[in-house]
Amino acid sequence: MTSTRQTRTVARGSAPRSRTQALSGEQIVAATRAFLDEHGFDAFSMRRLAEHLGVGTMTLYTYFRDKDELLDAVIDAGAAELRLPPRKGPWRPRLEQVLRELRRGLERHPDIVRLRVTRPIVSPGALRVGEAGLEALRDAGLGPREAALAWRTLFNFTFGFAAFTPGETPEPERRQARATLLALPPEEYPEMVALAAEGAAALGGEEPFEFGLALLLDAIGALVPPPPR
Amino acid sequence: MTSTRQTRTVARGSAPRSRTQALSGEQIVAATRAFLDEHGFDAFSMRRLAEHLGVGTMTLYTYFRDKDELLDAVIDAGAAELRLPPRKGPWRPRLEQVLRELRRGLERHPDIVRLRVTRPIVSPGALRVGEAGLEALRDAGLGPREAALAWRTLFNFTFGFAAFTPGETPEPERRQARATLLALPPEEYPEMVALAAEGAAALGGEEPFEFGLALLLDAIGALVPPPPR
DNA sequence: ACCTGAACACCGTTCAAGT
DNA sequence: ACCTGAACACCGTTCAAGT
Repeated sequence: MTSTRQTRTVARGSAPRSRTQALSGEQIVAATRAFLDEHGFDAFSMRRLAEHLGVGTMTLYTYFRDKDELLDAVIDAGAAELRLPPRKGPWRPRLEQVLRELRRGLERHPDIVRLRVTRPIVSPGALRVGEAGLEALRDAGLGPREAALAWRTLFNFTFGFAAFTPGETPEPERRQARATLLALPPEEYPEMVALAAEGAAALGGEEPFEFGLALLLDAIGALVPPPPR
Repeated sequence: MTSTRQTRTVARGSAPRSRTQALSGEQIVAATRAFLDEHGFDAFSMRRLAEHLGVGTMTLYTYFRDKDELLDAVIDAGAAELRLPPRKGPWRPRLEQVLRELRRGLERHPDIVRLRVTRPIVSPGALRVGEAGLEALRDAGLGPREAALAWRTLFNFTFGFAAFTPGETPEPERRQARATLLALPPEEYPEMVALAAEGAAALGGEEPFEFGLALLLDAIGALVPPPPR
């Protein structure tokens, strides 16, 4: 966090940097995260980031091969900050913590989720999350293969949630969507219309995520073999 | 499908179009889908599509306000093609069909999933999918609120799966990822390393999706109140 | 090694103009 | 209404050059 504040300063003004070393990869990553938080992904570009940092665009390429590599580093930095549980204690609260933290991290940069979707993420920071999840599942008593399958299910659910839940839909769009649903022919879309009528489709906040998480953990609990005794 | 073939012809060559009407929105949508299937999302641009169609770039803007509107139409067309079950019969196989179809549709255009993630999708074609899913859940005996929550869980899982499962990772990258995992310090990443060692992380094909789907449907089945008698 | 401006090969979209 | 080329305000990245 010190590094974040430092870079914020660099990013904001035209403070004279030390003559020995103008920049560092970490500073660029921190500035990128600050930029994304402030202006959103659509506003982000290498040129704008460089301007923000008060350096020439091509300077960034001294530290990162290309834009993708920079974004990978941003993701890794975000993942490294998640507070993961140690390998002890009952599996279920541990798994809950891992997935809530993962979701929290993803929600901080929802725009990034959108783009970094295709390539596999194998940076050390990101792998910590998978490790913590797998450990909890193994400690629950699942075999390696079952644990891997269960982790992918949990991971995809959480990622899907972060990516496809419109976090802060502006009110006008929300009204519009609701009006669209209510205007549907009820013969063809009976359940959609019924849902819209009672406003249940607009369920927000933590509840939908927690509902799905509990559903999955219940199901995983049912897979666990009873303790031998 | 007739319209698809028609448009393919237009898209491919420089066949002289009728003088009365050069193009239609449907033709543009079909050409976009063909283009995406053939060249992928990264290669797609309004300019290239226009070139492909043999028209000026700005002609496309007669039919669609902007690129987003065109992509929305592409998604709607894809959703409209899914084969959804009628509202009869036992809920579980119906739900399985809805979600398998949804996944199939998303996998046809994996690149699109990536981009169209933020805005809510409320086109008629897309709503059919939600309607079919909700109907099955309601018929299973869930209340409207529970059904809505369960649907979102299933939907996010499936979307997450389509978006974050590297479908056809090229072999060299796959090897690379595996090597990275195996090179991790086993004290810090014991489960990751163990998984990589037995190749379980690379599980592909239908199994991971089916595993998660079964897990979720089991859990939903457990929510269903026993039939009153 | 670190930093740079100019140039290249692109974008989506606005505009003014044509039929 | 449908179609268009030119122009505008951008991109990411290569290159050749500077320190």
